[in-house]
Amino acid sequence: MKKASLKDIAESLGVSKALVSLVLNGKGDERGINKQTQEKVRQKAKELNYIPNQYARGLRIGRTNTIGVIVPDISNIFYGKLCKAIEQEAYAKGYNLIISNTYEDVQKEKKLISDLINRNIDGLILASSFDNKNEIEGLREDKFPLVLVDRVFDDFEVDSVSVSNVDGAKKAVKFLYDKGIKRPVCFSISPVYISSISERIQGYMGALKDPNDAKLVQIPHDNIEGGVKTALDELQNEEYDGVFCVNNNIAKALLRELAIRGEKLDEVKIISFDDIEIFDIVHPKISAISQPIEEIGKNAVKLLLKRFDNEKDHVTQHLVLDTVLVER
Amino acid sequence: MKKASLKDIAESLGVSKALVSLVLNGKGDERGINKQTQEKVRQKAKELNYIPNQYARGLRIGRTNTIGVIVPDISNIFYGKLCKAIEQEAYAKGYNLIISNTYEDVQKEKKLISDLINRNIDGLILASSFDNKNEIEGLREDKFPLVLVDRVFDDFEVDSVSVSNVDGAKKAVKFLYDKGIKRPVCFSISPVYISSISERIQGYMGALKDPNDAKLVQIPHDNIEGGVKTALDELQNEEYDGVFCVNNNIAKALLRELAIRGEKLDEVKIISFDDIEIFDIVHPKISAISQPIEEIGKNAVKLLLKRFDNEKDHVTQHLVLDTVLVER
DNA sequence: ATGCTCGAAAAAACCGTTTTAGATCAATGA
DNA sequence: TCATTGATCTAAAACGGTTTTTTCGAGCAT
Repeated sequence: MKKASLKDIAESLGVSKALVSLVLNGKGDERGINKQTQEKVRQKAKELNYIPNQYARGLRIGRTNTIGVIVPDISNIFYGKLCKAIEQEAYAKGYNLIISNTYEDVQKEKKLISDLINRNIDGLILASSFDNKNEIEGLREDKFPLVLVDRVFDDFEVDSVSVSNVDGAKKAVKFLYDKGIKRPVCFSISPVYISSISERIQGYMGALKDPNDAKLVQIPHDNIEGGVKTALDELQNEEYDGVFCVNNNIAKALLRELAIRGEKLDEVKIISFDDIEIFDIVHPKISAISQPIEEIGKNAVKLLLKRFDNEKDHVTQHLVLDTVLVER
Repeated sequence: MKKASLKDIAESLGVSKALVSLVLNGKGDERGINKQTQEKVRQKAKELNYIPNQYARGLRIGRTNTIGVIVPDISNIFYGKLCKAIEQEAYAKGYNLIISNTYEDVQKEKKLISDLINRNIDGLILASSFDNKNEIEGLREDKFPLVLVDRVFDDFEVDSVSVSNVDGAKKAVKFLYDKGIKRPVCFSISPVYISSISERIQGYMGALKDPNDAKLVQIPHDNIEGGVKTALDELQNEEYDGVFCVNNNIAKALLRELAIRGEKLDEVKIISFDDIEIFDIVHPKISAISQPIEEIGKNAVKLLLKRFDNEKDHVTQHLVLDTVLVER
């Protein structure tokens, strides 16, 4: 059972490929094609189980109803949920997704971008690991439909959806102070040039009562467990009673390490960026700065589609969503 | 800066498209094309930043170096990790992925399969939500390269990679008994026709000392939180001292609900299929039947590639990996 | 000079669609 | 009678590659 093509339908009906194409694309009426002929075509298409070849179609019309999505790591629950939200919105609008991970590898990200583009994706949603906008400056110049999510670049005229990280981090630190914490530490993740991270650090710094109190720990993204261990060793003799974790992975690792050591479990207050399901069932409970993940994803798709519809005079938008403090 | 095509390179060098194509595909020597000409072509291709159009290529040769992946829900950590493993192996072998979610929606799964296939994917890795093999019988008949993962069908001659669910569940129940548990309950998830779930239930049943003791709770997959609440209400007056959760989502929900109620936290022993990071930092700690997710993913890709290389006399394989008991 | 072979490159066909520019033919109106 | 119109439908080009077939000379033997 070979796949049927337009030609197969056309020949078996004694009409032209063009007619079949028009009918199946719903342009039959518009082009004044006989109703009965139209019906026959549709009938035969169903009978032969015709599925249009998207590659031929894509080649011809240059659009493919496919959106590329590049994130650092789909197995990180935040990006997992983000992709889910993106996928739902995209699917509802008739678009397919090609999802890829960079694992923060800049070279891989470069390759993925060009791979996806020569696959004729119609647009790209990108949570970039680049440390600057130069790598994607070309896309902007070419006016390639692009939406940055989660991670953005300053002074870069490309649609983006992000959250108010500085503000969220400030809320977190303020929360710690409100709970009587005297010396809040920040567990950050490297690389710090990622906008969402640097903004959170900035928020932490800005909210400190005394900037000299700043205690900032850098955990490498590719060895979080080890990094947390080292950090805790180094903090052994320091006084601290509160921790602000810049993301859920850090918080999870911190929690595990504290549990293993049996240390500080009741003395330290922890708050993390990203609220994840388990934070209220662990000990100590972890408060969180919750991001509206669904909104981020859906809006990213909406922005992209708006851009498609409005190629000419599209005005660049930067959508910044607010976070919510979840106290525990 | 429009994208450069073969034709652009050919014209600017005064040679034919065919020559350029051959050279860039590394067939220059084989076809006896002048070394210098070859060098000029490569030079110019780089200069014009030439990227071949995959749709034209795919249309002509019928292969696209793209693998489709369909899972129930990428934001479920198990499938997130599975996709990550698949992606790493695939990427290393030069393949791209198109990942889609079904959310257990059978209609959506049908549509996705045909969508992906007419996108000319070279093969499909599928964690199916179908309740029987009929829906994909057609793929088998057409000898479409397909690998089932996680969820398989009986008596179905298609490559598959799964774990020994019955055995794993038995290990879990045995573990509970070993810990002195008298009345183990099984928290299962609907729909139960999913092979991995039904096998785990089967394992639970088979390992019970007294089959009359069987206590099986069905939680609907689309309302786990609510389902767990209802279940706990119903179990209010029952005696039980151990729980076997058929997957990590159920375990997480159970844990949360117990924590909210402040009930049973110290009296009940919980073991779950799927080991996830948080199980050792929650209270009570949750033991687990750990699945070799990476192996599942990598082997699925390997099987598919083997099939590509060996289209003619490929022997169908069913790979069943063992689980590991993680005691806590 | 004629016919052959051989190396190198060009030309053409092809993949399956979409779309443009006509073609065909019957009915209409002046 | 003949251009016009309208309703249907078609031929062919185009998209950008890959692959098969041809062409073109040069070199060589007869």
